[in-house]
Amino acid sequence: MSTPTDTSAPASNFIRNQIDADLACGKHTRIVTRFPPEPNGYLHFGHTKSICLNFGLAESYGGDCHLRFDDTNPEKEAQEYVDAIIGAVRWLGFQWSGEIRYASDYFEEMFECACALIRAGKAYVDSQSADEIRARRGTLTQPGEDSPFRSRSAEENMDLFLRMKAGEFAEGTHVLRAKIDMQSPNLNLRDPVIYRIRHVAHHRTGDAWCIYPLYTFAHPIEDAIERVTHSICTLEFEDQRPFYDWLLDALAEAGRFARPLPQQIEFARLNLYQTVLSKRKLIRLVSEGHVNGWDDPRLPTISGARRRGFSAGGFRLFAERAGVAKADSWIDMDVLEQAMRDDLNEHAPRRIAVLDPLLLKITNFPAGETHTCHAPNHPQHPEAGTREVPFSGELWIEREDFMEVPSKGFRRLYPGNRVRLRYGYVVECTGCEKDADGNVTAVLCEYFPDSQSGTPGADNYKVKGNLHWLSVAHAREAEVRLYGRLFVTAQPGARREDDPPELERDFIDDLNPDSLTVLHAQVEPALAEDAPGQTFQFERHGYFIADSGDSRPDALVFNRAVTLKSGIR
RNA sequence: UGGGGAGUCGCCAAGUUGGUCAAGGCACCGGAUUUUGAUUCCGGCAUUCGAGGGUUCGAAUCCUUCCUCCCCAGCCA
Repeated sequence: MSTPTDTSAPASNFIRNQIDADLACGKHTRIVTRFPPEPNGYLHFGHTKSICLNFGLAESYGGDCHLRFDDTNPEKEAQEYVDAIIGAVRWLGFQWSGEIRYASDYFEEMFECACALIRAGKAYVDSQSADEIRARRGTLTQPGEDSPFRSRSAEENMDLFLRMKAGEFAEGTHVLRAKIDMQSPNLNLRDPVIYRIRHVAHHRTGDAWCIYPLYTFAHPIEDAIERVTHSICTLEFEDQRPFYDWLLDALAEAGRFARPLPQQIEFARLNLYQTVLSKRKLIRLVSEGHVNGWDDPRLPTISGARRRGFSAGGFRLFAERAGVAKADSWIDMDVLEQAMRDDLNEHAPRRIAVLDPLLLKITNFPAGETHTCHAPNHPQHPEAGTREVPFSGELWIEREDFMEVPSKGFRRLYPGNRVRLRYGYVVECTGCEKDADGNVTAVLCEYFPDSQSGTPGADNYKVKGNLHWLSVAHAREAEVRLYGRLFVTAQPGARREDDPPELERDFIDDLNPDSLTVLHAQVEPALAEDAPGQTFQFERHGYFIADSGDSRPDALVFNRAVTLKSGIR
């Protein structure tokens, strides 16, 4: 069994074209990419695109992909997040090259780079307040003006920077800035701040530092240290690229890094309808208690997806289908779910579960007898084997599979009609029993002893309907959680014709209160022995994962992954 | 408004040295198989590339004007 793929060769995209060119002209002989999350939250569906891209590129080009934590802002980061991120990347099935890297391991080297910049007259200590710096930065249309501290000598700058590092100054009193051009039309080149004072402990370096580099400055250096060849990031960093190149070039000139230098390439981030992929919003959903933690299956987090039954292969397939480009795009959640269906269809063993049981009595079945039926674990893969399913005179069938008065096109059970009880016998409906209120309490039918599946007689019966069923005496009750989508509409801000007008509405207003349904269903006895965490296809219902989380030891809990394509019409 | 990006089928997305190049996937619509109304399997699905001009024997690919959308004024990443 293999994961379905759309093409045998990876789809061409502008990043691959760039890599091909770099390889062809001899700039590089082996590529190095990296996935550099900041450990300030859990990974979500959006990150899977970047992960599949970076690790996927390294895989297909026979290069390396590093896992690096961009932990330069101690105020927001925590070990809990690095652990969760490592788990998510592993779960997606990727292996990073070498050890896990941390930006914080490079603090000393970054500090030296800053000193080199100061010596070269390309950085200075600014003693303005944050407000003053902002005021002099100018606007989109007006150029900025130089800081009064811009012309300090290299000696003075070095002295001040060393004292910043030594902890002599309070937060906010001084910063180190790159000296570029306050008139630049690109705001990022108007002397960007590259070091700030923060008297807070870092989750890894503790109190060793009280000055921390900013992303702008740190990231290019991290890439250069690791000899990354292609530094792939999202579109919003496009304006940052001139600084990325300016910095590395300056450092290369100072003899700190050898060429060829890493190259930043930007791509459009993933946008999904009907969910929210904003770390800020996800934090609210968790902290305000709208969901049960970061791994709530309704959340678009990787840990949530895992509990919901989504598969790593499904994510990879989705990433392949979604493609990579620079155009902003919005993809419907259906596309992700279809990818999950396609992957799960290939791998998930089939099982029977009756979600809404209705009693079926076979009036001519020998009382007390049990027959054994054999059901394949996967119709397309006989090598997956079969399992035994006990058959008796009292069965559970799906309530929706019986209609006293059939609607047009209904091909299941109704008085006078014959259907096959899948893997078992053909039965003909003879009537039903009702309670005082007229509700159907049982369906009556007769079976044909020579119609058992797998026997020669089976071929004599042609029926249109095929029902799944469970023997009442053998079935096991299980709790089943049906997870719907957390959001009923597309996320606010998404542009699509049928979206409601963008109002001053909180995205929380879009929460779907019916996104979780818990019901008690009947499942195959064999399921009890199956391992938690395994995803099954409940025939005609969709894909479910046996919950490994908070289920009580005496109960089986299944979470819904995705539904099958369509049900009864 | 300054700068940086992007606009190819309902949704993604190839194509960017101009010439049977308008790939492919998803969705959708037919039809065939089918002991899951699932799967699988065949077949269909842009005279057109944001709009208008222009260059050319010939343009999605070159020039030009215009329109729309996204990003940037954190001592966040």
